[in-house]
Amino acid sequence: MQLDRYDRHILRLLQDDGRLSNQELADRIGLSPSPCLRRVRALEEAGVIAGYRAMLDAKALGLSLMALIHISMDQHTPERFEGFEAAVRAIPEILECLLITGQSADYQLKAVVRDMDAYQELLLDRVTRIPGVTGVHSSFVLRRVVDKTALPVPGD
Amino acid sequence: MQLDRYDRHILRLLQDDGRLSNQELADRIGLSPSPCLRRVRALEEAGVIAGYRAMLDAKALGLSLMALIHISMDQHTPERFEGFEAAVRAIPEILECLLITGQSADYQLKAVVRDMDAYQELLLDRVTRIPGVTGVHSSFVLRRVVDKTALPVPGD
DNA sequence: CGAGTTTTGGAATATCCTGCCAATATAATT
DNA sequence: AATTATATTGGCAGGATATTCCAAAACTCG
Repeated sequence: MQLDRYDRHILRLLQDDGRLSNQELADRIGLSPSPCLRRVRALEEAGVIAGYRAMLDAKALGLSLMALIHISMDQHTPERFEGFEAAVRAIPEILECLLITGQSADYQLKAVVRDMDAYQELLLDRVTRIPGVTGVHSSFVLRRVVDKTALPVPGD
Repeated sequence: MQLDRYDRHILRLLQDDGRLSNQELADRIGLSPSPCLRRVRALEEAGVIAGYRAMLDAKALGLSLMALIHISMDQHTPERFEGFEAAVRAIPEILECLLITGQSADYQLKAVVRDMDAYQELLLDRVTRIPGVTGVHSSFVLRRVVDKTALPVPGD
């Protein structure tokens, strides 16, 4: 899908405020509401806009501990990976699971929990018990310097 | 701030769809529109809801390469850290910057770029040139198994 | 049990969404 | 350069939605 200047402007604004009204959006990009709405719908249809989310504050919810968990697997077979991934998807505290290269680990998980007790429970009772997990290394997040969801929109 | 069952239900639904209309939201949680809207506003005021974002698809934007960059600093002084953090904030390709413990690195960055050429340019021309950066280690993301923004809402 | 506080539901007004159509702009062709 | 074809826009109208206000209901605490 080819994006023109209007589309890119829409994407930038909606990445910043996903609840902008169509009128406000139309004003800011310099179009009238109807073509503006049509473009937004087209971007949604094309899958460029994948969805809209409310972003919550972890601290306000009492989730003050964020950790990165590096996981090593015993064997690199599809069955092992599928089992691990299914197990990880079922854990709500795990926000991210990346299959990575360039480290000794196979996966990096990002987890958010209340405190160290909860972290210990997560790690020992749930993560390390997933079949195939041999190595685990934890990194704790001291501070979130940058935490954006906004992708750089090409062509500016 | 104390959250009751209605609040938690609101948070769960809005984390999933940030553009739910207030009417629809009210229906689903079993309240009429006015108290529902008042609760949403209160959650926004209290900072529990930090904002609303449109989530874009990186591939659809031609951003097919995601990498994790581990950074080591020469000295752990506040000035060094502040300088680094300001520089990192100014790079739109960097979506996340975490100050971490438990690794040899000090920071972990998450970057999204078009391809390897763009990654090389980012790393060599911009990241490694930030004063104080001594060590850099790249991990490439082969697959994003889980990629949620929804925090687990306590008390279910 | 009763006074005070909080929260809810419904009505009224203002705002916004959204599909339709004519008008305009853009692109292609000869 | 003129003309046709195509795509895109702007405005309007009907319907849906947001938002405020107030009375009624629910809840709390002495």
